[in-house]
Amino acid sequence: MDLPLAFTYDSDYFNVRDTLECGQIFRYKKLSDDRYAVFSRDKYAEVVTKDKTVEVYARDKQYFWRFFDLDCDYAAKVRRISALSPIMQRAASCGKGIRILNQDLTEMIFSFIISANNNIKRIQLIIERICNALGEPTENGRAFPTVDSIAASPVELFASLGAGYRDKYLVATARKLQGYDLSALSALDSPSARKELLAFAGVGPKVADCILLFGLKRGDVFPVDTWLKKVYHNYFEQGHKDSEISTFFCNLFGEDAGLCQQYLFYFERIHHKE
DNA sequence: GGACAGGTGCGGT
DNA sequence: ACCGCACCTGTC
Repeated sequence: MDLPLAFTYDSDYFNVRDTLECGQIFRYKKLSDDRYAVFSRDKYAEVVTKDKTVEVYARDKQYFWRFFDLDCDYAAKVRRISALSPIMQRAASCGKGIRILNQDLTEMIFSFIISANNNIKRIQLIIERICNALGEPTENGRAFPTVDSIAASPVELFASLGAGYRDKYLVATARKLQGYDLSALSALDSPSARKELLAFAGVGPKVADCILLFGLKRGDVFPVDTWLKKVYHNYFEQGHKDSEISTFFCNLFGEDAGLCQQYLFYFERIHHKE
């Protein structure tokens, strides 16, 4: 590896494995027990954990510093969330190393369209194949494809890459994004941006919330998937319909909703594995 | 073999 | 507005 060491960071509130494996990113690879490769846009980094220090190797230091959200004080967030309730104390303690990544908005839109009714392993495979088929070559693998290249591709290409019935959603959304002003979307408040996103093909409530949280850094949304439904029914009051669970958690957690969702998601999944 | 996997679109009420 | 159902594909 001839990548330069970009920076190091204390591992107390930066657990690389938990951050990458909590469902917010699909373009990463575990290289060994303590080493991960991460792809974003046309950029690449390798991240190594050595005891109390995380080492990030990359050409673009500034990009990955922001990518891993390293200016944010997660210790303060963990303290605040832990004080909410016993279950949140446990969940935050379990997921305190998770950081919400600053990812590319376009990449999040296509990635989470693919994620619908799908599992992580297959999502990763499909995205990797799409990058290899349409992405520009870089020093380390291929970049995420442009909107134009996806829009210009036949639907059958995405079917052949394993996208299944989501194939047409990818092309339809790419065509909609051509001539669409995503910076105007970024300027909207979360409820308005959510409404816009729901008009995209293949984007429903859950995918829209993931795009808001991971692509637009909106902390005030709460994506609800099957795991969070389990969390709701296991640990929180009942009596809400499934379609009301997101609103329930948003009202409960406010600006911290997104991070609470990550903690609870990770908590429930770890619980499930044991 | 059937259910499930980090849901959505559709048609019918 | 609110259900109920079909749906690509891989895996258990």
